[in-house]
Amino acid sequence: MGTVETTQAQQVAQHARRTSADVEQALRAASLRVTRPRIAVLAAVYDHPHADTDRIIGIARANLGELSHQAVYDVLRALTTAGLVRRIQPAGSVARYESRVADNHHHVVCRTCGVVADVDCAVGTTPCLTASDTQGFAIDEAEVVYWGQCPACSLIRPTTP
Amino acid sequence: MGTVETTQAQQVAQHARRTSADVEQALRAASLRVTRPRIAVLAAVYDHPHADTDRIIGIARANLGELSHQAVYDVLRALTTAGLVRRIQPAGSVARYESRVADNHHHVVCRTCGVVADVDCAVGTTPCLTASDTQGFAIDEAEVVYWGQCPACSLIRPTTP
DNA sequence: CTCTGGTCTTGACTCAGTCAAGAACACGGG
DNA sequence: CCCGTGTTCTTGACTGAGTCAAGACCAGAG
Repeated sequence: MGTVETTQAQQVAQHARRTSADVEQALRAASLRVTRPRIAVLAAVYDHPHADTDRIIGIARANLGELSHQAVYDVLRALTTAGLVRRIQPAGSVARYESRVADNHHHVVCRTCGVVADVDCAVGTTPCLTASDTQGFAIDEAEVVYWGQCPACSLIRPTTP
Repeated sequence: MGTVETTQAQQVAQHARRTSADVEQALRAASLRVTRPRIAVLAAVYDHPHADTDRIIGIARANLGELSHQAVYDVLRALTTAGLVRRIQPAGSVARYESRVADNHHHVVCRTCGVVADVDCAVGTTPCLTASDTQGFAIDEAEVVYWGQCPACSLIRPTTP
């Protein structure tokens, strides 16, 4: 009995420790100080891609207890600057965050409910980065947002009325 | 002398009248009531592409005198819904409006100063609208935003430091 | 262990945009 | 030409995401 309980507890602890360790390692690799708010916020972004700031605050607080919204804003900015997370903000939406940063993927946004999904690039890793006339701008990124309706909203209000 | 002055005045008047008439016609064609605020706001968007709401308020007031900001917000929404103007909102920016709606062009945004410029589509009229896996979404538009630095900001802080 | 500078808490604040109620006005019908 | 009606504009309060600033706190170097 005691053995079983211990084993379960260890599994939980190991899982928590391993996840936490991953997050910790990511922070250290980015030369960021490892703090409890940072671990909680980064873990929240890992586990809930496309969550907005408010939801991240909620998730982080659920794991941590007290946590100021300002800390979350600060942490998200630090993580974004360090390249650990990516901030996306479709028109008319609040900021959302995701941890897929290595690949160049894009997003579909539902016009009705606002849900965001990932879309892999149609052509190679940096698609559409060839604008015809760049007006003298030095372009470093091409961001593609597809607008439409998600499957659920399509059922309620079809695209071809 | 009188003749010349009259001619110049007429040119100015004709220019003003013709522009106003164009705007009026566009409103009627869209089945929108023709009001002075609408004329002023639509003319402002025609003359100042990519202007934000605050600037549009200023331009419209310069032509009209008093005008509530709420009226401008209402008008811009009506014009956008009617398809007379297009609303763009790059991440971290306030809403901007432009009157190029017929063609499918895109935008370059300067990361430093936020200025927006038009970029014609690299491939055809609806480029990049072929996502590889659309996740079941019914996609109706592909929006492309190029991020980089405008010529002026490139001089101050070059892209390759 | 101690020190230092980066990080978090607290609380006030900004600013774009919205909501709501009533006055003003465009425009179709008499 | 004028009147009625339903839309549009004015006024003023409000919301909500995000920022600013000062001081307490704490991670990590030495």
